Amino acid sequence: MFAEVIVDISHSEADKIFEYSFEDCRIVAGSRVLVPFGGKTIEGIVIRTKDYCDFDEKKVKPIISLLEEIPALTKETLALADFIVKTCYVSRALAFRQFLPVEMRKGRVREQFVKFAELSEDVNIDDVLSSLRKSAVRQRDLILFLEENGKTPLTELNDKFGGAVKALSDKDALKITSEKRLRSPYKDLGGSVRKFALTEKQLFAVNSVENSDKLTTLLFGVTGSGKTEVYLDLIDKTLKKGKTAIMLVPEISLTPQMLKQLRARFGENAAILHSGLSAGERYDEWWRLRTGEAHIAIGARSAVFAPVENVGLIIIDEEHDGSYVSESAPRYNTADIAEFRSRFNNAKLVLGSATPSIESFLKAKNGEYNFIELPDRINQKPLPDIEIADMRKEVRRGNNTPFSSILKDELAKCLEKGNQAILFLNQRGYSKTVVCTECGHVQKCASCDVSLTYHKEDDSLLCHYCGAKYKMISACTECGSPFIKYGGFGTEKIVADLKTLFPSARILRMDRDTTQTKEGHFKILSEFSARKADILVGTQMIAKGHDFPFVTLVGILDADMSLHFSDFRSAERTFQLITQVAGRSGRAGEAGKVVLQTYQPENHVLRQAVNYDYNGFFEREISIRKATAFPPFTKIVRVLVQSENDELALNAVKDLYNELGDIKRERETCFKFFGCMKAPLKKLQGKYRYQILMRIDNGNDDLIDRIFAASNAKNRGKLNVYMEINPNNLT
DNA sequence: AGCACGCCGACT
DNA sequence: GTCGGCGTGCTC
Repeated sequence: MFAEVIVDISHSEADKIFEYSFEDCRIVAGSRVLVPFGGKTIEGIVIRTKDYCDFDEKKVKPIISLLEEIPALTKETLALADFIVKTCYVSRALAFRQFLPVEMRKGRVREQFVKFAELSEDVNIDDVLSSLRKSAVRQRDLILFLEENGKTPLTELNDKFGGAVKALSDKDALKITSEKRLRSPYKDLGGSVRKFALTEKQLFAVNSVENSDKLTTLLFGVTGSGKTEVYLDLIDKTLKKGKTAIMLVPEISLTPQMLKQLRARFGENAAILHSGLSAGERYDEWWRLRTGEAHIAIGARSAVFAPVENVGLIIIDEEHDGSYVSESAPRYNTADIAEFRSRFNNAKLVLGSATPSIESFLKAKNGEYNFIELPDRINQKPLPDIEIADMRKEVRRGNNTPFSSILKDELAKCLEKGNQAILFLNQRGYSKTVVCTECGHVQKCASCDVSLTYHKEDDSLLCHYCGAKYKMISACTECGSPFIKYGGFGTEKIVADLKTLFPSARILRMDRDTTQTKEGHFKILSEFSARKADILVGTQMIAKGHDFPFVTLVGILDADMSLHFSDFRSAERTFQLITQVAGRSGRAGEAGKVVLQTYQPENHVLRQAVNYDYNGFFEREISIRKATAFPPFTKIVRVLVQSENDELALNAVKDLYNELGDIKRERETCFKFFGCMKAPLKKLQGKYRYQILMRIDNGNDDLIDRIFAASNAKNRGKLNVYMEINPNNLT
């Protein structure tokens, strides 16, 4: 027999089918195998078996071995890999890697076994007992212990009875067995079953998803409208049909609380998959899903590839969230993968959000998606009142602190009542820039065209783009002046200022710097939940889904910042972020309050966010997108050319621009924009960067295929060329 | 991705 | 004369 194998080498040169021969009948499509390849042994995936050979049979080598008896990949994932290759423009090897836990490759993790001992049935225990010397007290105790307790882990026995275990074992009185031990994450989550009866609206939502003739449903529900209960009920119904479910949340830090609810209701049937687990945990959870021992997969983005068969339901919670788009190759969109799996399995796909993405809402409006609205909060509490603080007025009044007077007053009131507050600022570190007051020189990263951020905690200057760390300067590196000024503020400075403003307040900070350790998020969040702090200061990561019943005040310190990004999604992001952060206020007890600080209080996006006017926002935004020919009406294609050699990159991008120009001239009218320029970040990690930007009407994927081919052909040696579609940020 | 093969500059 | 630089090409 012969096998078509994709070797685990992600390089366009090796991105083709290689053929091997084999005898082992356990090898089937989807099996992982070890094969000889160019003098080395590497891993590969069998995508097809056949009884003939398309290659020169004399040159075909045999498969060395089968890695797992159960094929790691299913028919579905084999098809999905093709889909990823086509839509994400990556090698097959890279597509396949998405389906496997990283540590399964090159065999870094295996199953873990634990040894147990019990009394052997082959020997008469009484004989053994009587043959023992009087002094052998511990052996006697051990026998009595095993008679009473039965099978016990060997390690436990060794601790209790020491050498007696070996002594008895030598007499063949013990039966030692080895059992697979599952490393299960979040063992101590606790949680109890609290199953509420669904409200009429929730029940309607569940039925609508189930009975709709459309596979995809957009569930549009404000924060606190009880979407989770709808999800749980849908999962329940899916399991009862004997099918599996995938539940996706936007961030790793949100998985424990969702897992807690799933475990409470479905027990060990839920398995969790995300990069924060230990290698062993992830491996075991993956296999529990693969073998069908667990039927619910929960996790962040990558869990959309969960190895479950017979999928009946996929849920993407907070579907608008940016984390659902992969930032490294393959740059897949989770919803696209989910849609593929939904179509493949005829499974329901539910997209839930309080602020749906423009794309999804448009599809719902056009009737492509089933649409359900949950407009009311479950506890009937009104959404928190959002007050705008005009920071221009504050500056005119001479207030140069990061806090408006309204926010200061509200903070004081909040603390006095013993409530909790959250302050949001999307900038970590102490100050965004370090500037010389004499010559105006800004400290920059040596390998990126970016200003450095001062981190007071370790007195260093950090590049937030490449991670480089420099010692803090005592004098300007340009003119030697010792007068250095900090520009802009980050979370570290907010905490410092709060400490002087409210000396007795207990403050927690949550950003990438304070959540480095394993389960770092979890620790800070549970501390804050347990009211061990009064104020939580943090970046993006505190905005998402966390439920803090005692928070009555939320401060958004720089509401405009995200508006200034040169990105077609910046308005959308700002609206989503404000709504999201505001939702953290007033979840249970008294009504919440939100203070939104801005330098442009008249901005329409902010005004619509303040009024929770999603529909108004959508109508305005979609008409802008249409008028300016931006997605979802076009596709943005960006080709990035990078090299450590500036001239090489520049010449390459010019050549490519000319080549692509020929393609463009063939179908001139499809191109709404076509330009070549320096990338906004013209140097990053030591590489000079240029880009070609295009906006192309929908339905011209053949053009995009050709643009990719032309770009990819230049991608070799010291040149790095890659194409992105609708990039998340234009750095 | 690796590793071999192959053609031009500074060394014992 | 050679050692070794990394450009190009192949791996079933």
